[in-house]
Amino acid sequence: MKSPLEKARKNPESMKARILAVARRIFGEYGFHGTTTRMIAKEVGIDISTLHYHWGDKNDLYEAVVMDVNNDLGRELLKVEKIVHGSSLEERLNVSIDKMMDYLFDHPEISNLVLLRYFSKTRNEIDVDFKVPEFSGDIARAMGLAKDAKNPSPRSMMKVLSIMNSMHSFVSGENFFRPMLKLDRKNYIRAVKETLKFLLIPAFVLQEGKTKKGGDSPEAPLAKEKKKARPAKTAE
Amino acid sequence: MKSPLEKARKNPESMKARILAVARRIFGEYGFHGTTTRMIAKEVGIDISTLHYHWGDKNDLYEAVVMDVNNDLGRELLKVEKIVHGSSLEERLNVSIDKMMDYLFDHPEISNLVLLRYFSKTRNEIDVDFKVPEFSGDIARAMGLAKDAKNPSPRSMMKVLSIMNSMHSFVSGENFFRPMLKLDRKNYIRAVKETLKFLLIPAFVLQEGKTKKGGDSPEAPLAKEKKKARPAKTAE
DNA sequence: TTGTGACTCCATCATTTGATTGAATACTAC
DNA sequence: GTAGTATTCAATCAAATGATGGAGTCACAA
Repeated sequence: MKSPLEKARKNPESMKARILAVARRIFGEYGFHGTTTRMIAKEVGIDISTLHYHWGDKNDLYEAVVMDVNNDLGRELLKVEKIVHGSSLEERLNVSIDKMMDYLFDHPEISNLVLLRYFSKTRNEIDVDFKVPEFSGDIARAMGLAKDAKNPSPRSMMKVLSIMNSMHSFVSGENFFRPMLKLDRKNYIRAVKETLKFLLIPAFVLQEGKTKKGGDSPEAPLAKEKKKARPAKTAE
Repeated sequence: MKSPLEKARKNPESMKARILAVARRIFGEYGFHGTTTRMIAKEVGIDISTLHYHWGDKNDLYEAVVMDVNNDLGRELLKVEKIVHGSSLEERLNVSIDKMMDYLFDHPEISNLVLLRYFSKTRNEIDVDFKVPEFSGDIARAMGLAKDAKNPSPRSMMKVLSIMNSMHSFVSGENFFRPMLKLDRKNYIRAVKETLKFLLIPAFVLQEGKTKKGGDSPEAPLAKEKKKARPAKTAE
């Protein structure tokens, strides 16, 4: 049986999918409390009751958005890992940064939603599994930081978190940072990639030289795409 | 003539100061739209009308909070810069990371508010100057990345931004990351410092060796503590 | 054609939330 | 003490917001 999310993804023209897409963007921009169902409905061009008809209440919609974003991010990580599989550590970092930044800059609401989830509370406790632990473990292993993705050391996790945080920060902060730097979008993206490489590559490459013989083992896919997203409440 | 903010700071026992302190924390946790004036008033133990009496409307209070945080952050940056003044680049980074992280972990609402401001919009356009450009320029110069704090290159700014973002991310994300890493607070803080040093020091030290003779010139104070915070509306 | 189900919107509600008023109380200067 | 100011709160308002009921519309199968 299909979850509502899958159905919505299947047909991007469906009302349900259109609502989800707009909700992603607006929740990402304004956060949960900063977003009203009326804002979303108006943007889609429908009445709020139509929105509720398709997605239930505001919480349900938000959860669907979060899970949708999770799925996309997981898929992309998997894709990137396949591309860099087998390369040297430096090359893996180089290519991963390029690919991930291109992807995130194309879908900035992903970074927005991830960071808002990290940093901000909601009054009514919404509990959506953001899959950070899984992702982090997989990335850590793919980077050669941990042998076992299921049991990464806190140290490896921290490194992965700082990589992901740095990436998301520059994407989400574009509206704030770019005017300040007086760069156009293209040059901003270039500068971000350059800065991330400047920061990350020396640290990881140096460490590899210091502590290792040849043990960065980049095997196995990055994200396992386990357990499907919990279906959002189906309207009936 | 004193601004309300200064008055509030002067006497931390005053109602005005107590409200401001609570507002800082709650706005930091829940963001602007996630915070209600009633939440703040309740936490202080007063009626909302008392809150409005002292600080005007919600926007005014939020602006006061933002400026208060700015002042504190500027003061601390200045302090840290004085401490590390004259040391080697590696030592400057080491000590700065230690000091700044201790400070931010003691005042996590600062990181929360800074990041929320970067990443999230508010429905009604609140425009508070967050002084990021100034700070960044001063930090860049203090780090030896730019000769002139008033005209840092975009490249230097980007580096400073990534440093600040990484710091703030780990502070604001504590509630999310720490349970995931299964670390107690003390060890989390230690791990954050270690990770930041792992990432930042190789990059900057390597670069210095590569491009420079001896030109990291750490002179002049870090933050200039210019123009006072614009006074929040005085209730009368 | 009629019936059914999916979909959409209009009208409307209840609650939350920002904000104000005016009466009480505390404090200060004289 | 008293006048006058500063502070506080209970009561209340208006707008925003989440949510629902029910009527109307449409496509399509029987």
